[in-house]
Amino acid sequence: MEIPKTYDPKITEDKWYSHWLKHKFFKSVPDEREPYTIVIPPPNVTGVLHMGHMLNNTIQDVLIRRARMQGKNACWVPGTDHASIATEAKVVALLKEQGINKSDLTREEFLKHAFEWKEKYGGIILKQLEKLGASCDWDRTRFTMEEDLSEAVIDVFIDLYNKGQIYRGVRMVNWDPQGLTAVSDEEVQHKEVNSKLYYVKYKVEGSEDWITIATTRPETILGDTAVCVHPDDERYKHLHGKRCIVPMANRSIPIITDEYITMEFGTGALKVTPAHDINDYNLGVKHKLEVIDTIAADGKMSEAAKFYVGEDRFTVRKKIAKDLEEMGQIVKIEDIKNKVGYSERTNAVIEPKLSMQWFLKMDKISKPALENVLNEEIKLIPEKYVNTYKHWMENVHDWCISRQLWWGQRIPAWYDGKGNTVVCKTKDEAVQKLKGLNSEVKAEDIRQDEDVLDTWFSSWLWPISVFDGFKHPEGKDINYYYPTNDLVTAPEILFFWVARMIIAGYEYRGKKPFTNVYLTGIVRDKQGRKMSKSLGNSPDPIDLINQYGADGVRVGMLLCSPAGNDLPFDESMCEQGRNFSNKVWNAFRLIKGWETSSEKQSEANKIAVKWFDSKFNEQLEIINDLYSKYRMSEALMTTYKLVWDDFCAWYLEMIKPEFVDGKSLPIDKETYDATINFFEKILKILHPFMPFITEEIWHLIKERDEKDCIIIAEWPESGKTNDIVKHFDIVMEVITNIRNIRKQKNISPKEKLEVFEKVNQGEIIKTYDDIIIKLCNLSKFGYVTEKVDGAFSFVLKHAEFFVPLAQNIDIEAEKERLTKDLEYNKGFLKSVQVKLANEKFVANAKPELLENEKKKQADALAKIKAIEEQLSGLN
RNA sequence: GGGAGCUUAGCUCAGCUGGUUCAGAGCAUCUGCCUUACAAGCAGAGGGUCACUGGUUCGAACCCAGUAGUUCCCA
Repeated sequence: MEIPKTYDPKITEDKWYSHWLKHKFFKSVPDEREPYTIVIPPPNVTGVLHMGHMLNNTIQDVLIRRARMQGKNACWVPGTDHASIATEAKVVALLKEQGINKSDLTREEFLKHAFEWKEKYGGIILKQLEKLGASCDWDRTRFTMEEDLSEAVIDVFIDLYNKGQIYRGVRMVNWDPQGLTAVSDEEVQHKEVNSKLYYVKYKVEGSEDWITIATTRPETILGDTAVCVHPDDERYKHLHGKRCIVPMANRSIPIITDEYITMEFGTGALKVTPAHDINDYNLGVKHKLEVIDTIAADGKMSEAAKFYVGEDRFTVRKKIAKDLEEMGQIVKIEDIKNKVGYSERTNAVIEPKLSMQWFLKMDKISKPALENVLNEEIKLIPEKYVNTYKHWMENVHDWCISRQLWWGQRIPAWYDGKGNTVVCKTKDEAVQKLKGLNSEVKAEDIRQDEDVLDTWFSSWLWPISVFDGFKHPEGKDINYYYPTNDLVTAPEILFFWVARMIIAGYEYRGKKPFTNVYLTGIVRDKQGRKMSKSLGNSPDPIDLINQYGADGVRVGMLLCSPAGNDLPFDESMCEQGRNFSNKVWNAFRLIKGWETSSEKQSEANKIAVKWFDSKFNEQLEIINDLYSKYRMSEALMTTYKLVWDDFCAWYLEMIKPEFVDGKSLPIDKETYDATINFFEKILKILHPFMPFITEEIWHLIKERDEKDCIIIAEWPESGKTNDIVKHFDIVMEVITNIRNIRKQKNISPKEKLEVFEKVNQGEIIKTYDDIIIKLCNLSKFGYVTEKVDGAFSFVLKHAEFFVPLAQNIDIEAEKERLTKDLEYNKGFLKSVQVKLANEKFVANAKPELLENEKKKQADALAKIKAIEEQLSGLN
């Protein structure tokens, strides 16, 4: 059989993915085993896979696959989110392309289009997840707007309303004038921009005096209902209690005082526009100011503005500045930087706006969510996010849950047009209830609230609703899988989503929704910019998979992304991953090519097997520990080194049969079997990271039943380690030293060398000689009692090694090298002796430490003696 | 403006409760090798005043204070 020199992912990935599906290895149903559950952070139904998903889902898959191998009932629930504002925006844009305006459609017509669109493009992202190997239980795929989940959302709304946790009121909200909807605080991104600060003077009523205010938003002047100064501000004390005139609008407004004012900013006088700024709004409430709403929902000036009606607020900003200037009321204009809020979804500048919205009270309901993170009932990984979380939860505001959209769960509130409101599931119910309040009401006059609920108001129920925990609170699934184990998500949505799931978990199950929250970093480009569609700096993960293989990309991403750290993405990482796949592939090729003989196992092979067995156990323990701490990239790196360095570079080189007459000699059966066993173990620990290549080799290395797959193989047990690992560290050092001499003296690796060892202390251990001979290509490894003249040498521990060479030794160079070594060791000795001479050290240090220092002293003395001897031999 | 975090090799990061001459890993770099598993490889090597300043200590990358730079969160 001819095995290709390089691993080709293309011919294995689809094959094994469908094989796994065919045998339902991803499927999970409740049984006797311990469950291990992850619910996917549902991506937007219309989204496409980006690098963030790639990282996120790779981590989830690694966790799930390992748990599955550990014999747990692993269940990874996939699904998508209806993402109301993002999806609706996309559908609106698409319809526009087809010449259809949303405003010309009825709600039903629009939703029909939206569902068609969702059917057509929705779920592409789930197909893409298959490419990277995600082992989700696809039979459990859920969608936040499917019937059952929507029903849960509505029920929760009604329940919270009945509990008095939900209210409707006029509040200042973040208004997206493009999406024509309110958005939550978390959906507003603040960016620093260059703006202008306009100094405008207002005439003080009944005097020739002026008061100058500073504002970045002169277009809101038309809505001013006060000017505010700090009560202690000496500059304005004479104006307390007076009134002034709003320029252009010619309205008289009071000059009020409040300690909220920053005297240092601008002129220390603030124009107050309660309708268009949250702080002004609060001032307005406090001082009972009039509210004049001059900007309409679409961001254009309203009738109430009286001037510039129907023109966009940004156009008006320029116009009014010019007009005020002409009126002589602009004192000056400065350039400043300030922060402006943008809508995360549409990127429009957010307009603070007063409107009627639904809110969820957060103060009480969020308490358990804070407590249980602080007491580590729920762990955030890395821990540093606990601070941020705490800060947010302690200052949480009521959650504006209504959105002026159609795509989403419609708010189950009904109005009779006479000021009566009821909240219930169906219109029939509403009619009944409203009749009780108003016997005159006719069914046709009753209308349902036009708004839908915030998307997060459905996704906060996700860990419960995917297991039908609302429909069947005592169902088998919910009781078995909930609480889930790990949640893997981006820190950006810690508050949007994670915190709210925790809130809902305690409110509706009385239990946490998950135990560990693994927060991944943000994938950035080389320049450190966030990957985004608009910048076009994000590679298509599917392209990467085609180029490097899914395993390669998985390894590449995980190698350098510790939890919570941003990941500056570089394709070369995937290259490293691909190279690693190839390394594993070639180890397989080597082993697969061997023929076995009935010959007895050599001592050298016996040692090699014993060593690797021990080494594997030692490293596996470390790997398991790293997993338990969610240090995924370190677990991978440790695995990587175990495979590449210990297994390939050392172990295989030790046992590799010689090549004679163009043919490899056979290997003894015992060593061969041990090697296959090692290789299988290695494939197992690689499997969570590299599912495809390991499955492929698993089936090639041995005849197996098609159901005997590595995906369900048992995670290896870490057995005992023995002393051989420690001895071997020295053997390796000897080998490296000999290779180094060879390299420095420019001797071809093919030329055989002789090496002699002079043991100065302790017994002579010849066990490893054959291995040294093999790995250094020696003709002889001998022992001497006297030093060998005219040879290159080095000192390790209590032994000296000599490499006699035909070529002349550069005595001066050798002297220099040895002298350097001597100096180093003398320095070392001195540092140890200083420590030991320090009474306070001897008094305070732990006994083990002291012992160790004494041992170091003895070792250093021995080594110095040996080097000095060698040096004297050179003269 | 308020809060949190970060700063260790060219890059990405380890470095647990201060104690091996503690300064480490991978990648990248350099040198020599196409040695029949792998050049996507092998064998070697060189890289760092642990941001800066001061303090605590017998001893500091690690603890404390301040400074600078940087990131994030909140307003």
